Amino acid sequence: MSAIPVLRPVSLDRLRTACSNCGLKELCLPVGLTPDEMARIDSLIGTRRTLKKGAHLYRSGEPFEALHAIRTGFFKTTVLLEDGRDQVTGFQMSGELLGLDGIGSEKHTCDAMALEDSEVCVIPYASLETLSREVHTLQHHFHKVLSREIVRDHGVMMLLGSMRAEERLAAFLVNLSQRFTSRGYSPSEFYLRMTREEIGSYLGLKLETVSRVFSRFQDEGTIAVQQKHIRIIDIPRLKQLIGQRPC
Amino acid sequence: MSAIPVLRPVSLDRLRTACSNCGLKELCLPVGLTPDEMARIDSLIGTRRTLKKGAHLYRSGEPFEALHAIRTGFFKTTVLLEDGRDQVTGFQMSGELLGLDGIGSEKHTCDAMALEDSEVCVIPYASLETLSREVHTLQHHFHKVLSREIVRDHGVMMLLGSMRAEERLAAFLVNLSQRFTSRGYSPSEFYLRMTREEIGSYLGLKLETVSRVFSRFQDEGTIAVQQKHIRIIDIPRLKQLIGQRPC
DNA sequence: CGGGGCGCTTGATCCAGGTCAACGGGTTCC
DNA sequence: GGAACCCGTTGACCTGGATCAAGCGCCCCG
Repeated sequence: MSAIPVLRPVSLDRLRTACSNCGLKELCLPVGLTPDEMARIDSLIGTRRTLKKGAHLYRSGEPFEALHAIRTGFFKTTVLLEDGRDQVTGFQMSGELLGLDGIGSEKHTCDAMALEDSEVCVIPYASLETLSREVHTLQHHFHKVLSREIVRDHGVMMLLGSMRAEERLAAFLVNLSQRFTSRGYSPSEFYLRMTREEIGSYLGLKLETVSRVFSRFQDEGTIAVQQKHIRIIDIPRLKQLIGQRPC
Repeated sequence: MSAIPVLRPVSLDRLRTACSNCGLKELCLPVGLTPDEMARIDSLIGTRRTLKKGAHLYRSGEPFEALHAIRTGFFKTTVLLEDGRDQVTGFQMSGELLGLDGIGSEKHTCDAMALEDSEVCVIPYASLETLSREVHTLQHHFHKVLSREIVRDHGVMMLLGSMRAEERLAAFLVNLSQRFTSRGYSPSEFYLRMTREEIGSYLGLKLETVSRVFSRFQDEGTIAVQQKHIRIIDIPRLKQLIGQRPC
């Protein structure tokens, strides 16, 4: 890396929003970039946006212009049918990208709502395409992010199409646990940011069923639930439930 | 477009596999390219591959090296759980791309099987990344293809998570009808390439339920079924069924 | 600090779709 | 061309999760 650094005036705001200073860079879009490449992608982030709990980041039908990387907070995305029925398609946490669904039609195709006070980085999509033509690593990683979203969706399809209620909830908890772990939080103890109804919508179950299965898990000593506070006591048991050998 | 054409020796085989000669170019990856750009992407297609009905194009776990564009034929993709349960994640027809799920992990994450004798174009993935850095239109379109796959998956999640059996089958038939139409076939009359069991797996239903709902549709005069031959009599009725709650 | 409402739990009952079983027609492969 | 098998249909019955209903507790807001 023998590039000669070019000194340019840098605003404080630019520094504040820079990917190179971000604690999530190993989780987010800049994964695997050299310091040199990192400097170039710093220019990607236009602005930051903060959202109060319950606020929409975007809604279905709005023009798509930018992706959003979650810096802090927690989101849900939902699609809806004309008759009012809706379905949660995912829960997103820090370091994850929102808005990939909008690229295809240049319009958002789902709603994204903050489930707690949150902050996101705005990544203008046109800039991302331009920069990813120049920085191969970025291009490659962006494709991977898109592809992994497809694989994740296949997992949800599997879950919705061929698992029973207990298995779905077990898979859901194990998934949350793993994602919290990779963010440095406890694998076994966390607060759910979403309601039973939202969990049910995501898993194709009614809220009563979610509640009942949680209670059953608790009776069996697999987890301890108190409202939104979850403590997983027996992770291997949960993994075993979803047909995975407990590692 | 004032590029000076460069004459190069072109093998017959190259000509045969060229995108620019392909009847599907308006449906497949080269959508919207100028003749100039089209000439460049002709080099993308490495080879063609033919598959007998029942043959696997790839299997889960195999290293991912190339995408596959379907030239003729019909495929299904399935994911499977350790315990043997599997789930059909999609049915693909001519002009559609197979293998997008493999980019993220550099391994295939599902099985792709030909449901009739088929032919695919092999698109080495490394070449596609390289070329899409040079041809913006290709890059942009490829991103759209990835994004649309995500949106399609959201649709399936909606279907699996909040629709009843009749609605799922109606949505399935309408979707097939539209895709056949855009390929120049009849919107109302076609052969199903998949079994009742495969349809059921895709829709999260058992094969008996699929059969029963088809029979019910037939009794109501909405469709005419005879084994794999389907004739849709009342498309508006099917569309009306989608997104309507009985109560 | 007290009231109201939302979110959660739990019980009773119902029903869509699953399961089991029998059969018949079509396709495929010797 | 015939046998075996897969595939599809249909009936009878069962059940997991939905629906309906009631009550409770936590949290927010005034």
